[in-house]
Amino acid sequence: MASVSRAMNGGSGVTAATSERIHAAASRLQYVPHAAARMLITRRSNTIGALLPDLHGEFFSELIRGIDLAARARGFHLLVSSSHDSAEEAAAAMRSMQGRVDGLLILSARVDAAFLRSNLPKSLPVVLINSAVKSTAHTVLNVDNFAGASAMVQHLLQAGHASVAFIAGPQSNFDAQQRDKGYRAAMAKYAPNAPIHIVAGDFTEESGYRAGRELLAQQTRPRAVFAANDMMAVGCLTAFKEAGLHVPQDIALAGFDDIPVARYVTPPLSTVRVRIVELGRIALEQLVAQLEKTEPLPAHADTLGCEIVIRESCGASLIATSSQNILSTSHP
Amino acid sequence: MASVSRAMNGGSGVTAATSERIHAAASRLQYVPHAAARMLITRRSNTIGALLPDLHGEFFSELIRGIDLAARARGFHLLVSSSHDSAEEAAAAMRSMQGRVDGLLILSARVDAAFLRSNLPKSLPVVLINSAVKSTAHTVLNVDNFAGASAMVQHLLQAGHASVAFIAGPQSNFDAQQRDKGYRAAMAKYAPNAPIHIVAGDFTEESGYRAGRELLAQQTRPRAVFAANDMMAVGCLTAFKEAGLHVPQDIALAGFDDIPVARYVTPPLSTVRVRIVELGRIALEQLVAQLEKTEPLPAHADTLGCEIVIRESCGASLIATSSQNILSTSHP
DNA sequence: AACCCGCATGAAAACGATTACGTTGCTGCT
DNA sequence: AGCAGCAACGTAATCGTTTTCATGCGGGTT
Repeated sequence: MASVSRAMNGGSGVTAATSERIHAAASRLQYVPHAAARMLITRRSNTIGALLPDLHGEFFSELIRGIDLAARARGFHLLVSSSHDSAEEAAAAMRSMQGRVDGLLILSARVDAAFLRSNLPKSLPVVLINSAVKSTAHTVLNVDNFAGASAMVQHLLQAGHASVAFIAGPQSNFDAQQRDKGYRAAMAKYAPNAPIHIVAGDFTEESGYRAGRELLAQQTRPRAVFAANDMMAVGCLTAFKEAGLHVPQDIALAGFDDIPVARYVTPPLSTVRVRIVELGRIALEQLVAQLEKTEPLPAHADTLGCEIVIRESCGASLIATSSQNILSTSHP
Repeated sequence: MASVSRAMNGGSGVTAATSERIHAAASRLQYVPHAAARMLITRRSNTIGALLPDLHGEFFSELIRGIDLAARARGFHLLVSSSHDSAEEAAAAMRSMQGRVDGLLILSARVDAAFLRSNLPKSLPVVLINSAVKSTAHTVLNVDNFAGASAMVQHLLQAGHASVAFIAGPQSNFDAQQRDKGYRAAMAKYAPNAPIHIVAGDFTEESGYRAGRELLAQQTRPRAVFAANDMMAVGCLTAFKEAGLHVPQDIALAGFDDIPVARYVTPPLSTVRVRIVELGRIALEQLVAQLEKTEPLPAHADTLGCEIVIRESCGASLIATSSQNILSTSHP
């Protein structure tokens, strides 16, 4: 019956009395509208898809948490497909989500503009998270790795550490690249005479350990070390301890991410925190904003600020948290 | 056209030639079958729902990972709704998933048999994870908290620690109850003359810290402490360090869960590990098994074993891992 | 009193797939 | 040659909702 539909949804064009009768009957019969039939005719699923790589731990759970909370607040369901480690897997997942979702949230290092074009209908709204893609066709939401890294290096220098070395992440990783740039920029600005000192790493604890040993083996030991992520900082810390060095007295150390472990190592690790829940929330809200506009929204590129968290490992006891807020830039 | 459907799906009753033509045309036109239309007529969504409480960190991400991997392997999609902290929220989420999913995976302390009966059609297959529900109507999959806790206490006693105290979890929590029982059982069996010594906790780090102080304030200090989870063990460790005690020389310590932090505290924490990915995988597979049988499968109650992980905090350097496998019991 | 307008309501089409069923055409047997 | 049987394929019904459109009713205006 048509009035039933009207009563259950908008309610416009139905007497209060009939609406009342309908709702009573509906709850008496435990009537639940059939989602598929509704989807078929409305061409909306009220579902958004999240396509994620093979992530472990805190980052994954907090991101999903942010997305999920925001989605529920907006009345959307969340279809998750994670643990993709090849581009083909991700493509297959993308295609199989076709038609089940109204929009897609994608976090994947391997996804680029061409990939999206060939695997998705261009009508499907997409928000890219932490992606190097500079597309005018898709909205992109990044973490301000550059500002975070640069703020931490600035802090280390201003805390009196004359030389700061950097343990880099994987070269192909976008976040790692940005952090590298942040390190170089801060060095150039605040310690133009100090040498740029970079050793390789790949974001694993093991690689951080090797990098720590490599740093100690060189003839001039840096006064402070900034690792491109916390896991490497933890590995590096192990190397320093093995060598009998005291952190931060002999050498200062800082990481990036603020994973939970950072608080529990000895000494507690200074690091750069990303508000992951918020990252997820904002990504979802941008996507929903696109859905609700009929005309395609101009592509946006947003950046979520991060804050430095000073603990003991960097040798500055003051609790200084320089936090940036959301800086937003949009291009046509 | 009917042959299209036949060609795309089973393929029975279609010439190889026509099937070929159809597939060619389909890929040329980038044809993707409309999920909603298929759902409507088939009455299957190929989607399973996961209803989870407000979990943080590793446990959540690994569980989802296990579920997701298994779901993709079986061709199912995964609809997630997490971060529920009240029963009403969970109920609302359950109802809104109605008709979108073929089955439901539920992990929630607050869900009991009556709750399920009143919020879900009894035709919807459900697998309960870590639930106290003893229902003949639903399959339940639990972690063997009892055996894990009991094995750890046994280990502590046999390592020569004459007295073992226990920091309990929240009384309402099913896992906490089982771990408590495991402690008592092992004490009764392996140290019948030692006193049962329990202090309260609520699974938070803070409560572990308080429990640690409380233990030290009492006149007889236990030789070892077993905390019902790792976070409390970490808090307790802080209390011991503050009091100038050395772990494990002065007092031994063990936890439960094997969260990542356990490896990084000093000394590294002995604990009981749960294979969470596997928990998720098995839960999903049980659910799928129910879906694929036409007649309702008899309700199962399965238990996933866990293994004790010996590090330094318990004062036994031997690398003994006593692992139970899956013990399965089914009732009519 | 006649007419018109607005509003509540029901009838029917549409969405895009699956599937039961009917039709066609071919093969092979008598 | 005629007929039975079978395989391939198309027609049409179906799923449950939304939405458009027509209908009928009541009230207000002239």
